[in-house]
Amino acid sequence: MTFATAFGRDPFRPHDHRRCREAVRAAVEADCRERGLRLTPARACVLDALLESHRALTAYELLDRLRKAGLGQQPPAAYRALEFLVANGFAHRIERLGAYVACVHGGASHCAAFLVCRACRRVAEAALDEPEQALAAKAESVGFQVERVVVEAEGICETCGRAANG
Amino acid sequence: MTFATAFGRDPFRPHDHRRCREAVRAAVEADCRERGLRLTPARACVLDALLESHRALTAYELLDRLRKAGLGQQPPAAYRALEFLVANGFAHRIERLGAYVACVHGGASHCAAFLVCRACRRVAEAALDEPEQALAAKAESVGFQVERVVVEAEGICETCGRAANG
DNA sequence: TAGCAGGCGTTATATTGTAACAGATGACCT
DNA sequence: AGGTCATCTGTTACAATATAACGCCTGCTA
Ligand SMILES: [Zn+2]
Ligand SMILES: [Zn+2]
Ligand SMILES: [Zn+2]
Ligand SMILES: [Zn+2]
Repeated sequence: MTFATAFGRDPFRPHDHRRCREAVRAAVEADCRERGLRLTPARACVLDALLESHRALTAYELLDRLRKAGLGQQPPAAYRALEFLVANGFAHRIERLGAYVACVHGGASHCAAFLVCRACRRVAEAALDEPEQALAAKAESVGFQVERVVVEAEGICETCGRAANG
Repeated sequence: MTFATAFGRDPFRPHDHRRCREAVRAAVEADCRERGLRLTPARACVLDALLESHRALTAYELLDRLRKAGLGQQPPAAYRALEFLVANGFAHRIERLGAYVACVHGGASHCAAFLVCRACRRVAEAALDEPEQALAAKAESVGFQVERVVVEAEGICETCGRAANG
């Protein structure tokens, strides 16, 4: 398990984010073609907004983007695009923030752990294997059927820590 | 790690919940005396409401209790009581639900994992040790300072599963 | 051409949570 | 006793997040 972008960069440190953006965007387009999903203008606009940085954005921040692009005016426009992106594994909802990030792992839906900086709201994502399994095993031994696991570590990223401590 | 009440009962199955309630309530009272905390009528009312079952209750459901008890009329009354209970480790917020449960482990603040039934909203809590540590270790190797870890497994409890599947 | 499903526009409303200020209470000191 | 301070509470007003419901349009297909 590592907290990194699709290319092994630490999303909390400066990096060539254009590569993140373009790689994920291309992977999503390919996946949609393959699976017969429609990446409509509104959905693409929301995805692009999420891909501008590793910051989590709220539905209303995304709605602003839709408005500016002339692709939607009301909350349901944003929530519908998000529903599509989350359902298909292209974005994740950060429960702790009530906000959304693009998935850097592309493709099928999966279980992830997040580091969430409470100062800058940037998010790092790690694919999750064993924590989920240990939990699910314990749970199912009690008859509980696990459908989804949320793992979010809230704290302070290195950049914000430096800024605060001088 | 086990998902159980303070007495080893599975909170998703029928059990003598009066023992849960009374034991936790007594533990909280003792802890408040020890630490010089004030379990005021409004705070006790909210705690008692949470202790009526293992279901997560929203702030507004708790506000109803305060209203019926004549201990508060407006949202801040509920949120203030919850802030006290959560800050002192007597209750937990379930991020996935925007709702609150009483802590069955009593005492000092700690990190927990939850099983959350999306049908009945009952919640089981397990004290968390190694998952938190693996995550925190990885995170801190990247310079990320973890302050709090949220682990919530959403799914269907045995009782609700039986009800659905016949 | 008729029907159907998916996507979207729009209105209205529900749900969850806070900011800000003022009044009350009780502990503690002089 | 009177002053002072911190904490707790009451109240108004509002912010932020999310959904229900209805109807239109478009593209596909039977
Ligand atoms: Zn990047
Ligand atoms: Zn940061
Ligand atoms: Zn119980
Ligand atoms: Zn259940």
